Amino acid sequence: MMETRTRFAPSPTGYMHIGNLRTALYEYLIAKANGGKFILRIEDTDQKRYVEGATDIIYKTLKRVGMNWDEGPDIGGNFGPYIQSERKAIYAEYAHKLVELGGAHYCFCKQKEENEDDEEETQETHEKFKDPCLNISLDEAKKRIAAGEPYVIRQTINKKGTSVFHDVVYGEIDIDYNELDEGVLLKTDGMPTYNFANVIDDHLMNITHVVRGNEYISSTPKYNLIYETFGWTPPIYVHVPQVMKDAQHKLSKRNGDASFQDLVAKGYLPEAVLNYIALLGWNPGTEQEIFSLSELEKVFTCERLNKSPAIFDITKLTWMNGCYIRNLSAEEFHKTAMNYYDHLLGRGYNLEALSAVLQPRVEVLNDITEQTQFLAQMPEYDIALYENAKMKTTPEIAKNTMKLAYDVLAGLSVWDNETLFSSLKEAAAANGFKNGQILYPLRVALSGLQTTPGGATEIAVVLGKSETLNRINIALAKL
RNA sequence: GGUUCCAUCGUCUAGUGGUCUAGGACGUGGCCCUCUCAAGGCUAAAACACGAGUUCAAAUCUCGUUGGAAUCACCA
Repeated sequence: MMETRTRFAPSPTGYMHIGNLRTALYEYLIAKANGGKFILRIEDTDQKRYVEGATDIIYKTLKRVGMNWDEGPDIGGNFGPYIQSERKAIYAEYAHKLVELGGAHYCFCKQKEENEDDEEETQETHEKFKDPCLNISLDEAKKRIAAGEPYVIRQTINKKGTSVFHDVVYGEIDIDYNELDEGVLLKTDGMPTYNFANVIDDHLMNITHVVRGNEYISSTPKYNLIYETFGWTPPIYVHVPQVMKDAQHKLSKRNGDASFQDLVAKGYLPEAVLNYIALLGWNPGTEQEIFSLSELEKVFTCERLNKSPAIFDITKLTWMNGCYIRNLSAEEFHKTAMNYYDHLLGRGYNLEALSAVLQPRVEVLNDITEQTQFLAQMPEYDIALYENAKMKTTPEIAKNTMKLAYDVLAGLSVWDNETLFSSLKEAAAANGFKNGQILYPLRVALSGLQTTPGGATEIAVVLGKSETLNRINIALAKL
């Protein structure tokens, strides 16, 4: 049986779009699930859109999520080169060959101008382009080319009837040949368009499965026509639905929608992003939702790909990201967070101080100390802080429990977390209070904050006995 | 506008003629737990776009309607 070969063929235009990444993922999974090869090919035939450094972003992103390619521009392979601009001669050769075979023709028409007038445009686009150059004989065309006249090679669509092709996710698709337009295959500058380079490369690189957005469905018959003229076998098509921002708009950088880089910069783990997008348009058929890349390799099948577009929901990604973060060990979390702050954000944090913050709880105290000492200089405790419906705490209760806390703490001679906590807990129980009713107000009294990195008693330990009692007094005065 | 495609809770989805008073997850509300936040547990509300068929039986098949998307570039 033929080896499965898939390819991810992004154009280096600057960022890694989420939809693109998902396509890459599916390509990768198809290859790996079948013990095949995943190929990276850079489609840089449009020099106008080329963005410096974009290729690097592609490399880095793929590596970061663990999708390693078996052949590509940087590592080579038997079917190179893997950058389309370096294959210019190959396309030219095949384009002229296609003309000889009757699948294309030379065209000397002027490039259609950008139409600024929208209303006029709607009128025009309804009319199909009829190429007058179709009437030029091959000999005459060759003479004009030899004379130095600029030209383009256009696909010739002279087939009648209906094209039928099979798509793994959409099934049979019928499109009338009349609907196809005679698009440019080789541009004036000698570069191929996607429509051509794609076919040539996929064939020459022995690609077995082509995964791409479903916006290509309507032009697939054109590609098949080229395969047919050359006598080649078309690949298996896997058209996937779009990733949407909302019901009307697809996700795009233009609208300011997040790219992979943006998400990572916001603190999303690459693993979580990958996991989330895998489930956008695909599901395993079980109730499992958390998947590592290698787990996906084992369970992925094209048959479970969906037909309808999926809306990218950052809320669910956020939840999933939380799952991943919680699964990190203390060391991993620490390392990840350090990397995030230092390398990613480049904020110049004091790594030692930050390190302390990120260590397990007890070691958090250094930082709390700084925080509370700063706050101590302006303890404008708001009485509203003592209200918290969830813990059933009110200013009245707080007043009582703070008195209680003062008495209990004043009587202690040992000042460590365990002692403080158990003493207060006992006192609360003995007086009919819930733990939270004494500890929550205590936190507020000591820190001036509703939420703190450590518990109330941990703060008290840091503050020391006299400062703790002092602050309880201040709080009591306000209550 | 032509053509192609799509249509289950707000969102991602399960569901391939009976097991569907439609299941799960995120989010949302309530309760519980809790030394705050978070996490966790329980619970609630929430969907088959509409209309005709076919069938003993339809979320599932057919047709139509409506709604949405894509495409119609010397962009990919």
